[in-house]
Amino acid sequence: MELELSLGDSPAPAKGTSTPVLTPTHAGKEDHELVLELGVGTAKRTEQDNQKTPTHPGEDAQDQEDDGEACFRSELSLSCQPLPASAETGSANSEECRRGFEVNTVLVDGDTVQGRSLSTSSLPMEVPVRQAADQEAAEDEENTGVGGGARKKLRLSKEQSAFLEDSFKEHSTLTPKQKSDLAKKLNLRPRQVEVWFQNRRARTKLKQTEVDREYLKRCCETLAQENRRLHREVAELRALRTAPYPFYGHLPAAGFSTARVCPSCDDKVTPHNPAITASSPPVSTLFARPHFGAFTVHPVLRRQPSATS
DNA sequence: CAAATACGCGTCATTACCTCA
DNA sequence: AGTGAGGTAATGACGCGTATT
Repeated sequence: MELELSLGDSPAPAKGTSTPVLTPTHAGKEDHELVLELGVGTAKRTEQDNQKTPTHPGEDAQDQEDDGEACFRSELSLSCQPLPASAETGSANSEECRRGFEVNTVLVDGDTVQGRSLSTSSLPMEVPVRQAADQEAAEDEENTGVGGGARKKLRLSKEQSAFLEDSFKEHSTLTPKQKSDLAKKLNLRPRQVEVWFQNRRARTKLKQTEVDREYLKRCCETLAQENRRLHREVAELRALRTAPYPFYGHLPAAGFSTARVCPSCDDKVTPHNPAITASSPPVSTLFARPHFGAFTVHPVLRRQPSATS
């Protein structure tokens, strides 16, 4: 009868990552029935990540980190709270929607050009793109590293962001080919695509951190509550044990002697303890621990002879 | 085979710009 | 019109894995 919170390494060896992975390994029927394993490591690969082809060095390590997040996300959505399907995308998208089509407002040589949208027929989709002047200016800026002293803030169009978003859903990291393809489609520089994915991953991680924090907070509260309940139960059982022997004679016949059920697992043996039976689930359902058929004196109740005498 | 080096790519922290209330 | 907050593109530093010498 103890609260089990194991802090240890997960089975899958993590390579160069210390991302804490919280894995609810047992989801019970009620909210407070859970076992937490706080481990360091990563879980199995997701289907999505399996599609990735590590074509360049350093991708494997990144894959593992992403895998851990992806796995954790799915666990969270099942056991904790329904993650908004586009939690991390919602803000960006909604903001883009609010802005409408004026997101391409850019400054060219000090002049403001409103909502400049140029459709390129060669693109697979109608993606408003920047004019070549903007690109050239940006490239000049990049090449020279000067750009008139201050770097310009280039706002991606709604369509460009949406396309990048879709691509991010397919793969959160880019191969060089994917990067160049995306850059061509969106008429952006590969560096811009790369930066967008970097920032996108950072935003995802930030959101995930917030979700994790909330989840852990709720878990902590639940465990604290359960811990208090278990302490009360221990006290009740200790009181039972110290009661005079004839007390057991009042127990139902099917309670101790015949059915040989652990008092912790059967409400019938604790009729005098409404605090235990009223709102508490059977202890056996709290944790997925081995349960022996034959009733034995619970370790908690077994008083150590040397300790008392 | 081991060490040194270069390169590419990732994360992370931060800056700078833009938009909006 | 001015301003502060929030979002986000962009930058630089640094670490890690791999290939090459």
